[in-house]
Amino acid sequence: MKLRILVADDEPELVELVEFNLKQAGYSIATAVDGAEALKKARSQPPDLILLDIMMPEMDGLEVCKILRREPATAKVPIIMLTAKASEIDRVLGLELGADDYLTKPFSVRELLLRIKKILARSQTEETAKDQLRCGDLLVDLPRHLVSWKNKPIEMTATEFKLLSILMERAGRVQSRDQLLRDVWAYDSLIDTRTVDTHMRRLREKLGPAAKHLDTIRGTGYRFTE
Amino acid sequence: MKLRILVADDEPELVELVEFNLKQAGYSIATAVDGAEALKKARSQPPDLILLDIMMPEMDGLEVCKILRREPATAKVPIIMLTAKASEIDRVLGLELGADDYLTKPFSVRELLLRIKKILARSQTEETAKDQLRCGDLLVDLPRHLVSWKNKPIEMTATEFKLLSILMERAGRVQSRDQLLRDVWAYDSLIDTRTVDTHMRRLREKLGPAAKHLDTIRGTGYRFTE
DNA sequence: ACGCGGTTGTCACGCATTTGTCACAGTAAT
DNA sequence: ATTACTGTGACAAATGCGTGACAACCGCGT
Repeated sequence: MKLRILVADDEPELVELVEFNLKQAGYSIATAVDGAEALKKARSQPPDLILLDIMMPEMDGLEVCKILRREPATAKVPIIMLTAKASEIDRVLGLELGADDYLTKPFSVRELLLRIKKILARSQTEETAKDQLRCGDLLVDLPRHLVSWKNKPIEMTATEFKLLSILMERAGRVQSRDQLLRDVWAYDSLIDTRTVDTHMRRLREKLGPAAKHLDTIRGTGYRFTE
Repeated sequence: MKLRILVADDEPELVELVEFNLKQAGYSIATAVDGAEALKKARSQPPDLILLDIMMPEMDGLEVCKILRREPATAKVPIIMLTAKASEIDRVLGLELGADDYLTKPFSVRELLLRIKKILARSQTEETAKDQLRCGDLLVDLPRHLVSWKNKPIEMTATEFKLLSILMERAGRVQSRDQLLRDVWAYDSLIDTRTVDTHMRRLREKLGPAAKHLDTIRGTGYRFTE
């Protein structure tokens, strides 16, 4: 299966050049001409890698990068930043943004391909770790939407699945009911916080013995522990 | 049909030896005495595999390799590099060149044949596996636009065929309705997401017993499972 | 151009499951 | 013991999906 790359830059000539060469190299390409579009496309169908120009209309690359990193669906997609000014590099690679690599314009196509290959090779090997959450005998496969305990599958509803995923992703850290409502129910604060309790109960019932990982932190929230 | 191999080396004795043995082994052989000739012959009629000496007059093997990789017609032809110096191996196998294998001179004919066989076998199976999707008794032939179950053909409309192909390509992973709309209907977001349901139904009707592979993941999407 | 058969998108209905809420029981902390 | 918080059972509302019917659409041969 082809690896998908999103190219976001406001210079059509550069996009076209890059697109042509990457397609040549066997990748599947999507493009965006500004930050907003890049964000939208990355969200709707997270690619395997993103080439992100810093200077763009609507929303600049730094902002897009930050947002993508913040959202679980795109948090782990590698990002290569493109910049004209060498002075911006520090900020790009800083922890606050978490871009994986950078290229200063103008860059050679050959170099671009090398970097892409390197980064994709890395994330490919990490792939299994990327979309599978494991803890002892408990396994959550996100793309397959499967939960299993000692290799025996456990049926889950959509919300239960999401709830468990979020808790496991943030394993060890306590999640308040409000936080869970925001992350699992997506911005619908109009729901009673006690509803979380009910779903935790159902989750515990279904998990059976594996429910031992679900801790209640009285007065604070819930936590997944190893 | 015989598989064609291009042998490029500037040592006539070695070329003759290799040519003799490969013909013996049932391959069809073309030869070149320098890089320029190798490039020309590879371009005019891409062989199934190329043996490429690194040290050659006119143009060295590394350069030829790079150029061949860059051009779509020859980008996927496997290349085995021949080198006298072990120190050159790193560069050869590095990502920048993308050679498939290498041999250090002097090499035994037996070893050469083994490597050729291995690489050709790999590219052969990749080829056939590429345009056919199989799962148990269910077979989808992409270029022939044919679906069959236990060797009995099943009639499919264009959209049904695409839908099934996409699902099988991403077998195991859940596809949301939005995702399917994008991939099957090619970016027509103006279509109702529930339309996917109808097509899944029609697909299931036509597949009959084979429809057991099509899972509905409530609140998430659909999935093809083995 | 025309009409035809098959294909495709939409809608409304009904069912089963999921989901949110509430009251009450249970439990830990002060 | 009291208080504050969480677990539990039951229930009604909401949601999501399969289904059948239908109209718009398209390709295609005449």
